[in-house]
Amino acid sequence: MTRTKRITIQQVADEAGVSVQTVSRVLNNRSDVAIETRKRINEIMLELGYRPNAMARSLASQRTRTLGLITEDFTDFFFTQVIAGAVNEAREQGYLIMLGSTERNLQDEPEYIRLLSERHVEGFLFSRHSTESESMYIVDLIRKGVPVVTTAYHFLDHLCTVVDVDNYSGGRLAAHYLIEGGHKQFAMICGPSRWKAVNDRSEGFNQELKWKGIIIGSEFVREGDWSYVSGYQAAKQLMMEGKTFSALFVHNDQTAIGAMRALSEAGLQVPEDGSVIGFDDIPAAAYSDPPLTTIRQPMREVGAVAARLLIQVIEGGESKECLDGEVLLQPELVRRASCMNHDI
Amino acid sequence: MTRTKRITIQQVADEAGVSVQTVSRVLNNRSDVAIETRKRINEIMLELGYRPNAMARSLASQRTRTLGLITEDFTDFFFTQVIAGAVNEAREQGYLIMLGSTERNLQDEPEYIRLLSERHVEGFLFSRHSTESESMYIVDLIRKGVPVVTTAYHFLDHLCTVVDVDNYSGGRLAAHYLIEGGHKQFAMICGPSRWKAVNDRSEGFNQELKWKGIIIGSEFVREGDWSYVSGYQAAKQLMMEGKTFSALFVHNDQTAIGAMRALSEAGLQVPEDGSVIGFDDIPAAAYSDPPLTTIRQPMREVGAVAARLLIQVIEGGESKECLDGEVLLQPELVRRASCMNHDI
DNA sequence: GTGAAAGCGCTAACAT
DNA sequence: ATGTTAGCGCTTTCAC
Repeated sequence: MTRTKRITIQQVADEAGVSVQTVSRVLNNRSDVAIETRKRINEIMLELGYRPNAMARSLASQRTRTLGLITEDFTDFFFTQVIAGAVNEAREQGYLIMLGSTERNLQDEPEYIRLLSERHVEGFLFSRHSTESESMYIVDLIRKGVPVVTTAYHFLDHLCTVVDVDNYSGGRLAAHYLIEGGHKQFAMICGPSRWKAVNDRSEGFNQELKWKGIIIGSEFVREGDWSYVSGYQAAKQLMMEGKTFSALFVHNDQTAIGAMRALSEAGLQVPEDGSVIGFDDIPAAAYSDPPLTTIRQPMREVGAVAARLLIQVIEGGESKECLDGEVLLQPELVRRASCMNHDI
Repeated sequence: MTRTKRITIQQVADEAGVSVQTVSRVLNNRSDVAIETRKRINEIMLELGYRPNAMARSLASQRTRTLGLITEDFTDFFFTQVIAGAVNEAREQGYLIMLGSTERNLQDEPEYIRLLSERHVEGFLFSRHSTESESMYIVDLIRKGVPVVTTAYHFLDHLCTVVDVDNYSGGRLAAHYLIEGGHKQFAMICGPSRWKAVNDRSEGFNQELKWKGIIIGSEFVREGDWSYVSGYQAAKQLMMEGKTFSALFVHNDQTAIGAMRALSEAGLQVPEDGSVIGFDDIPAAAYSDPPLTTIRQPMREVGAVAARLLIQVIEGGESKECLDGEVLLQPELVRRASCMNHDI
């Protein structure tokens, strides 16, 4: 590799006939530099093509303007969008993101934390779901006073800021829309019950129905595993057992598409014979057959807000209301063809 | 933020009663340290919870073990998988990746290059498609001798290593499978013609047919824009114009699913009345109706190989055969239900 | 408004 | 096998 010698602050200083210090002041936009000196130095920097060395700056200033983001799964649309949102937001605030992933093995987590810590990232973003037990590595980090924000990963004792979608509200949204559509008989296929998101979605859905005096029996509720196949099977089973319903709420789109498939194979038309509403708004939801009505999760927004809060903590030193807070972003109903409105 | 004072190499040295240098040697796994001394130092490091400061090391050694990866679009499954592959591979080789994105605006490219350069990434990975004109910023980088590898982004004069899927071979694979299935009448919906990948896929497809004495007229070829809708429309048009075909090759899955929709709306059964084969193997391909037979692109592998080559260039200083090479990874046929084999 | 001195935590090059 | 001496390129602190 050609190791082209870069221009240093010293050379700029020499060229400008000032001290290194003055150049540094210009670099950091300090006010105490004569406007004329500043101008001259800026010109020389441009002329020489000077590029500050971030490592040297970091070493002296103890700031890296770099964030560590550790994600759980690149295959999941949710996570990739969170990353996208975080990268863009960080960039706008002058930060860069170093990426880690624990998708192969959760054991990679401490290793990535170590690697990123050594590189002195100023804070950590953990993008994962609330399912397995709490990571002691993350807890350690927080205890040490390292700024940490998670997305969708809740700690029991609100140890750190978490940004998430308001799943309860999403469940209510789904129920509300279906009730509005004139439906009376409901069924639900949820995700694995150990997920917090699943409980929240169910609770919201049930609560909204309850307010209308509707209670769905547990025989109308099935548990899937987020997969297409599990939706297909759950719907099939529901039909085999003769459970009739006019509206089906499914906890994610992939599963919902599987369920629609089962309905259509059974000779039922969606939405005429049964409305289906999903959750997520993955790309495929727009071109399933029929296109899926769903509760859209603002995933990029989640990533962006997480990055923003993290930076706030880093720079503010403390931001009371958000340090141990929970920020819930509102999901949104996306109307497509898979739901029938009986009142229209 | 609590700025906990970290243990430095000096403290370890003091504790061990040796010089800083010796500790540094242990840190860098140099051979010239007494096995006993090494052991003692390692113990003390552990005891003290010593973590080397990567910035200081970088400043002194001129090495950051960090790569810059600039991607074009986080919404595209292809790119996210490339990132996943690159991150994992880099990690295995002891490198970390800093992420940039030009998805909002291509003008962000020079800015990210600047930011990453300042942080002294040792090489750049550009993940994007070959469509718009060549980026002068990337060319500049290469000219300066900075290690650069791209995925799917080809320079006319082979300026740098590019890792891509063998699209020509993918086209042939599709044709071969359809011919094998006994098909005689073919149609194709391709992507935008300015894309290199599109030309390669078409060429491979046509060539394979030609070898069997088959030539498809241009009236059986439509151009889509990768979208679901464009596939739907193209297929619809094909049928309206009375073009009959028993096998349809579509340049990506999303478009293929749109085309299948059009066929089914026209009362045609896939695959009985017409086989459809896509390209990509996006998640939705597995649960389209019917599940889509497709040419799978090894996207993670592309990312991994790109990272590996980049690191090779960085560390080797030169690796003749790959410095300006083109590495083509073989796609793979994924058989699902959307294709009919007439010979069985 | 500007400069000099010191040092951030480490490695390189040379000594011993 | 280990220590000494110089930096890496910048910022900080304090002096003028």
